Amino acid sequence: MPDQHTYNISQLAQEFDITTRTIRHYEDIGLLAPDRKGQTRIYSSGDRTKLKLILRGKRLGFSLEQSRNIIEMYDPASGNKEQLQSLLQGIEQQRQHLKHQLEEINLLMTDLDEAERICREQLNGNQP
Amino acid sequence: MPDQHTYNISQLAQEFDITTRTIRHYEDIGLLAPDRKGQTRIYSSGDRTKLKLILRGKRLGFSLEQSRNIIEMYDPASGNKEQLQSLLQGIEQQRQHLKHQLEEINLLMTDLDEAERICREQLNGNQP
DNA sequence: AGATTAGTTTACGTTAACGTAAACTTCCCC
DNA sequence: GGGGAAGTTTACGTTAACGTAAACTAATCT
Repeated sequence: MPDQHTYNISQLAQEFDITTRTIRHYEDIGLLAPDRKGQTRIYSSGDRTKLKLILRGKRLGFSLEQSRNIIEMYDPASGNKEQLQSLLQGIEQQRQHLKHQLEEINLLMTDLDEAERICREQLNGNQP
Repeated sequence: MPDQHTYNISQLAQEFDITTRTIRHYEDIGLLAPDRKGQTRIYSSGDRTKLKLILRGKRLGFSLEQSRNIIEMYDPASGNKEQLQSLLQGIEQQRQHLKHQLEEINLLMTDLDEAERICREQLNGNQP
């Protein structure tokens, strides 16, 4: 049972705190392809999910081209065996990338702990 | 006992797989300030650490301006009480940001699991 | 001495990801 | 039926983060 809910462009812009220009830009480069009623864009909940993935990617430092790959993974997608195999590869690559990011975050967290420790030492006038 | 080891620009470029132009750019905008011998740049291990932080930040999607903050935290830094307090605030903000990123990564991981499951289903012809 | 090689400065060029403005259509309200 | 409000297209502008090229210098090799 497909989700029938739809959105117009300003609703999505509000929800995700971006401009309509940004959403149209994602369409310009082929990341979104909403339906049209006349010339007005109608977004499905699938479009909304894609948009959410794009923005999630952005917050993790992904380019829009990288997000394109992520979206392709999300897509239920038709696929012959080879396409599906290469998709599995892509998924695994993404996973590795994310694992790497997890490590980097942990390293930065450690640095922050260090920084805070030193900072508090200075505030306390170097008491144990 | 300070680390006396030094580096020239191409050594750092090699180690981190970036161009010398990139390193000089970071100096242009005030993220690095290596010593000079004549007009040749000499990088300390502190400079190297800063560079590493910048690049780590980049891989996590931080702008160079955000990296500037991170570097300031790393700096042993002089500081009166107010500066130290605001530094502690900055550290806490960073921590929150990183925590948020951790959540996003976990969400994306889940999406990848989903994608892989669907993908394998298709490959197996929908067997349980 | 002449020629590489690695460093430098200066400055214009490029790409991604939108911002911004103009000129237009549709729909709705009073 | 005039005038917002929200949608649209088209197109030029902007910012961050470097790339690229030219023209120079200093040290090193042969």
